[in-house]
Amino acid sequence: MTSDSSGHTSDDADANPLGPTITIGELAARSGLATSALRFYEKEGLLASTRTRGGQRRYARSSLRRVAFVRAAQELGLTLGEIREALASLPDGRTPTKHDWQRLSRGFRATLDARIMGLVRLRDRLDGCIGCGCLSMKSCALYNAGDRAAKRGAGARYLIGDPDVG
Amino acid sequence: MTSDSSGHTSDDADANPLGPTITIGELAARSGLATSALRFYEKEGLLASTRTRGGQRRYARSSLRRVAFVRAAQELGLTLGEIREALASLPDGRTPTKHDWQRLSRGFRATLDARIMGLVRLRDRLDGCIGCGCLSMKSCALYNAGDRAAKRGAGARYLIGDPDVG
DNA sequence: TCTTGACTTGAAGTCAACTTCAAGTTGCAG
DNA sequence: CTGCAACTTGAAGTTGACTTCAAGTCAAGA
Repeated sequence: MTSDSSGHTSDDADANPLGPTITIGELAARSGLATSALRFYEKEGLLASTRTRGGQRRYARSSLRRVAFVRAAQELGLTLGEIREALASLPDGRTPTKHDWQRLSRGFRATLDARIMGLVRLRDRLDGCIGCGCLSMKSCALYNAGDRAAKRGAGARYLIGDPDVG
Repeated sequence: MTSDSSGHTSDDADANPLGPTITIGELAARSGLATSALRFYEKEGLLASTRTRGGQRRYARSSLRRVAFVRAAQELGLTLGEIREALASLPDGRTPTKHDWQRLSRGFRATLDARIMGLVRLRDRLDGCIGCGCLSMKSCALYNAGDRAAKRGAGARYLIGDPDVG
């Protein structure tokens, strides 16, 4: 995300083609993350910065949005690797536009929907569970926790296979 | 990942006041967890077992439910420490009853509800975001990601503070 | 009894996502 | 120009949740 075509001038202080920039400390304060986390994200390829002549990082203001996306996606349970992949759909050489973010948001929303639906299903099953005392129901909330077992191994593993178990 | 096939339910070695028991291998197969994970849970106080004369673990069938609860709670984002605390409300000396599990389920459901509501709120904000292009909205989905920032530090941190940022 | 797969232990290793540290440099206010 | 907070780096440490390993023991079918 470097180099904008429009040569924004600048006096010495902000001699940056991206326009006004912020320091890592300010980005940290505004995003609620530690500076160490931001440096870590940079090392991991989630975030980019330009440097001053002295070597200090300077971030475009759009980095705030980027960081915000990372945090929101993490809340959803995505790993940094997955988030990096998602962010890869943003343009590399220019500041992301409205449409770039819209595209990303839509994909994000799909993941969100899936996550919500999973939890709602779990809740529904738990409801049945409470109703029946959870001890003899074939469709107990805990009967088949699905997702993780599925990810981990073979087909449907049953977490609780025996009715009237105690 | 999971060690191989059927551990046997022990038949005869069941001079056990808790009734029929299963081996760690069987518990693993049925729960979708590795035996190492089950041993780890035991070390962490989340799970208990009796032992055969030879020192092998034997689990009551109710352990299946317990393990299932652990997994479901983890899905929700609880740490093992928090889960251990929740499980502490189950009786120590006897097999949990229907009512024991009902009580636990209700608390669990509250957490589930909270989590779902949080995600739904995030989704709503994201909707607004997509509608407006996410570039000048004060109530952008990413504008204030709330939870984590709140946990981490002072009051409301704004993740994206500047409209028309890019 | 023999065999073989399942089991035992404690210690060490792994992975993600950071944080902490040490020692030195930069940049801005005064 | 000085002072000092904020910045730089790479390496090592931390936490949570396990997994892997080595070296041996147990249990159940033939």
